[in-house]
Amino acid sequence: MSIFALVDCNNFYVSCERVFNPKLAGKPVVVLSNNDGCVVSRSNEAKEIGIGMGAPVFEISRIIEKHDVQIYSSNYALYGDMSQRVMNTLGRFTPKIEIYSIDEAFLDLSSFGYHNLTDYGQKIRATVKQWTGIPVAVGIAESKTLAKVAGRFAKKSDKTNGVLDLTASPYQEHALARTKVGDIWGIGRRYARLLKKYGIHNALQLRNTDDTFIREKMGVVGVRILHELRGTSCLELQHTLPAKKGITSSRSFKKNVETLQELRQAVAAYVSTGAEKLRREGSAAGALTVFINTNRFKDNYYSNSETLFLPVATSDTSELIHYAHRGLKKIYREGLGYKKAGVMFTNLVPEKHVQPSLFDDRNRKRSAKLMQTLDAVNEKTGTGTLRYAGAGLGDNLRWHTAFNKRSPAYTTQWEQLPAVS
DNA sequence: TCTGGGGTCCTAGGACCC
DNA sequence: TCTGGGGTCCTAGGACCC
Repeated sequence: MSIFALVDCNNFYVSCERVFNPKLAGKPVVVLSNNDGCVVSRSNEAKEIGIGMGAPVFEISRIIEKHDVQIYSSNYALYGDMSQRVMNTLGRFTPKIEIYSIDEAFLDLSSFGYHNLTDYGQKIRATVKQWTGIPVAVGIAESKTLAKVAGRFAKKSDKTNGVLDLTASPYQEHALARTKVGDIWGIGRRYARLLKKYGIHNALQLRNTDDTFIREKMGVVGVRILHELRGTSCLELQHTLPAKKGITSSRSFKKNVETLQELRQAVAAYVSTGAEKLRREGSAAGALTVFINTNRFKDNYYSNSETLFLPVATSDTSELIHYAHRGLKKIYREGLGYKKAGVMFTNLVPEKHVQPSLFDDRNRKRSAKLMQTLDAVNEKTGTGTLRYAGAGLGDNLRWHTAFNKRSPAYTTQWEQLPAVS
C-alpha cells in the first residue's frame, strides 16, 4: 500500500516575511503579486478580516486602512531561497520527495507504515519550524489526492495540531463529507459547477459516484480523481523533475506603453531572463513566441502573438532578441496603450543535442562562451548587473514592474542582513 | 458510381494547478 | 486611477499516410 505525506507551508510568502520581521507576528499581513496588483498570500489574521485570495488591492483599500494591514510586494529571491531551505530539511527525512511547488512537497512514506505516522509528521513539522522558521501542515493518506484532503484539515482545524493522518482512519469518510467538490485537488470551478448540477456536492458523494458517469463528463482525469479518493494511488511520486517543455517570461507594466521602441526594450528584457533560465536548464529553444496585450479589463482589448521557428535551436540572448523583435514588429499596432508583453520559448531540446544547420553562419562556440561569462558575472554580482543595452538604460522606465513595498533581500545579499546583536 | 479502415502526428483550446 | 505569472495535461479534429 502507498502512503503519501503532503507538507504544505502555511501562508508561505507571508511566513517568509515574518521570519525576518518578528514584529509582523499576530498582525494582518499580505503579500502582493507583481506590480503590486493583487493579494497572493495572506496571514490568518488577514483572512479573518475578509481579505480574499487574489483580491485587487484597490478594492480592499478600506479594510487595509481600518485594520492597519501590513503590505509587502513580492520578493521572489527571498521566497525561492526559503523554499530551498524547507525542501532541504524535508530531504533529511526521506530521499523519496517530490517538490510540487514553491511551498509544497510530497513525501513517499510507504515504507514507514510501521511508525506512528502522526508522530512522524509532528517531527517533520517541528524540525522545519526550528531550522527554517516556516510553519507547515502535514497531511498523510494512501494517495496524493487524499493527502491533499488531509492537509487541508491539518491546516484548518486546531484539533489536529498541524498534522492529520487519514490512513485507515475512521475519520476519512467524515473528512471527505466535509470537503466540497471544488476543494478537491484537480477539480476547478468548471467541474465543480458541473458536478453540483448533478447533485454531487462533496468528496464523499463524488467518491461513491459511478466510474462511467464521471468518465463521460470529465474524461480520464476525472476517473483518476475518483480512484485516488478511494485510496487507490494513481498519481505516482515524481521523484526526478521532468525537463521543462516551455519557458515563459512576461510582466505587466506599471504604466501603459505605446511606442514600439519601449515594447522592444521590454521584450529584450524578458528574452534575457528567459534565456538565462534556458541556459540554467541546459536547454535551447527551437521556437519562440512573442505576445503583447492591452488592458484586458478595458474595451477594445487587443491581444496578439507571433510564433517563430528558429533555424537552429539556441539559448543565445542576442540571437533570441533578434527574432523576438522581428515577431513583435508583426503584431505591434500603433495608437494602443499596452499593458503587458512577454516571450515564450518552446520546442526545447537539450543543448548538447542541437541539430546544426547547413546554412548556419553564426559562430556558436564563441556565443556560448559569451553567455557563460555573462551568466557567471550575474551569478556573482546579482541579476541584471550585465545586461543588454537593448533592454533600455535607467531603472525607472514606464514598462518596468512596480515593487513599492519590497522587503530587503535578507538571504541573498549579505550586506543587507540585519545586524546581529 | 461506388466512396474503407486503420494509424500517427500536430495543433488549438479547455481545464486545472500553485 | 489601480486587476500576477508560470506551468501541465487531455481531447477533439484535421492532415496525412498506407
